[in-house]
Amino acid sequence: MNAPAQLKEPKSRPFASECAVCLLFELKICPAVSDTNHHDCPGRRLQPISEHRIPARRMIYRQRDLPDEVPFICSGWAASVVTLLDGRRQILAFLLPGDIVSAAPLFGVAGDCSVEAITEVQYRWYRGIELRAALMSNSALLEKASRLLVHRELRARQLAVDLGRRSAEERIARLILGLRERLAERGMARDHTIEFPLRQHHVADATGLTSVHVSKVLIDFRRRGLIEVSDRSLTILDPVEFQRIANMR
Amino acid sequence: MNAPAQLKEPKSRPFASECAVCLLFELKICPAVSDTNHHDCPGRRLQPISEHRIPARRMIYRQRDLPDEVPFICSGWAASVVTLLDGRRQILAFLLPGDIVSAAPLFGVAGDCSVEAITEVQYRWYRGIELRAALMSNSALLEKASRLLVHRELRARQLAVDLGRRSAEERIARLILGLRERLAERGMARDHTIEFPLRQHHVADATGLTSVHVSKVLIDFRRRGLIEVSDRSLTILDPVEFQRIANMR
DNA sequence: CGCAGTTTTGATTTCTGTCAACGTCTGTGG
DNA sequence: CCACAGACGTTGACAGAAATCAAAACTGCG
Repeated sequence: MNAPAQLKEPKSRPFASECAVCLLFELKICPAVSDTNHHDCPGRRLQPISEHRIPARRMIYRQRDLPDEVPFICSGWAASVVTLLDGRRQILAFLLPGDIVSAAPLFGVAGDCSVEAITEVQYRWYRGIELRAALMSNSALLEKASRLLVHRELRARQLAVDLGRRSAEERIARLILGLRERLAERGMARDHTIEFPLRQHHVADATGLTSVHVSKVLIDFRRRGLIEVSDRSLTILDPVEFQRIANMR
Repeated sequence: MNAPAQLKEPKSRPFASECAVCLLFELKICPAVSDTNHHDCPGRRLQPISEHRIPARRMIYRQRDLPDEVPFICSGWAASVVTLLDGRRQILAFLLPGDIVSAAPLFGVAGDCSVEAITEVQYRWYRGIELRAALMSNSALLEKASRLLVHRELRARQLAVDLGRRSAEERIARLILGLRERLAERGMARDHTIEFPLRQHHVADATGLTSVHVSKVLIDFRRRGLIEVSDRSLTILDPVEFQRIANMR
């Protein structure tokens, strides 16, 4: 809906729109970081239905919206979140640039979680059927897509283990380390500092805690010299100890 | 390894071996419940590598075992469980007859959880590559497999929401209702009573609680006339109220 | 400047875990 | 047939982690 021109300005984020056009970043078809043979990518034929740019804290879509279209993050951070009747919220995943929001609509499955922007977000809608057709047409793509699905399941399971069996400290440390890893995959992390646009209530919703308690744990992390947070960026000061906290107890 | 003859005896369980041979029950290729056109099933060509029968409480395989072979439950209940270094355990799913244990080896992904028998279990190993090849060869199968993968992810996410944001009562009630639903899909539930071979520590490991606390909650459920457990079977006495507890608060 | 959204703080409560003991049940083997 | 061991379930006293509540301080932004 927005003019494509609007999407052109890079806004100081690394690679954004290009990789999304090129089918799926997560499928690693287009190695978006290194812009090599970008134009051979089979996904390039796919045209998005529409393009949007929305400010932070806005909803990209709601639980039970449009079953057949697939939103795709071009730049910014978003979260896919489930909200219970009484307002309790659980964030199931943070969506980074290049992430497909949900695989469910691709196969006509309900999905049932909403997506909210954390920072300003650029995203595009694709038609599920077209995406699926593109996948099915190419067996290498398909292979990667399946692997991607399996990985998504594994990440969801890992989250379940964390929520079921780990302490607040462990959960928060693991969240941070997990984000760092994912950002590093995208070339968005320098050594031990990462962009960190999350509010404490995001951390709380992702770890199954309250923001009050998240605050206390983070303060304690800082007091112990483990991490440092300033100006929407986070650096891990004591990687060894932090890793230790994250893995066990 | 066991003689196939051993698998023949039905052991008073509904449909067991046949549906497993016939590729994947979960793929719904063979409507195993109603034995219609059983022999047209494209999976019938697949031969298992080996067949086993093991008693309750034994391990089917360990975290980090055989990456390329896929175990497949023919009869009995099993659980896929993650164990942390210090012994904390989280059950990620209960595996019912016809369940593929993990999709991960199908695509060469690690997987990283073990599988334990809850009741006596019959299972078969299949070669991951063959299964995958069979899937890829048939686009209808493939379609269903993908849908299955998506569903698995959704169930894992649902579990994460439960563990992150719901009380002990809710979690336990939801576990029971979830099992009833899955059993019903397989024709293994009459109205409101189901086979329930789980020990309280299984419930605990699946809900992220301790078995002591599970005991207390279950006692309370019984005291309130919500459920009744006897002789490895469970009946929901007050479905309406039980549902209410499970869904919200 | 003022306001809305955050973060921090401290007091208090609630839920769930921990520990330890005991009773039951089942299957096993003498 | 009995004794025994191991797994399981129940109980109660207590501890600890995290939630809840409420208020205050901070931040950024229009």
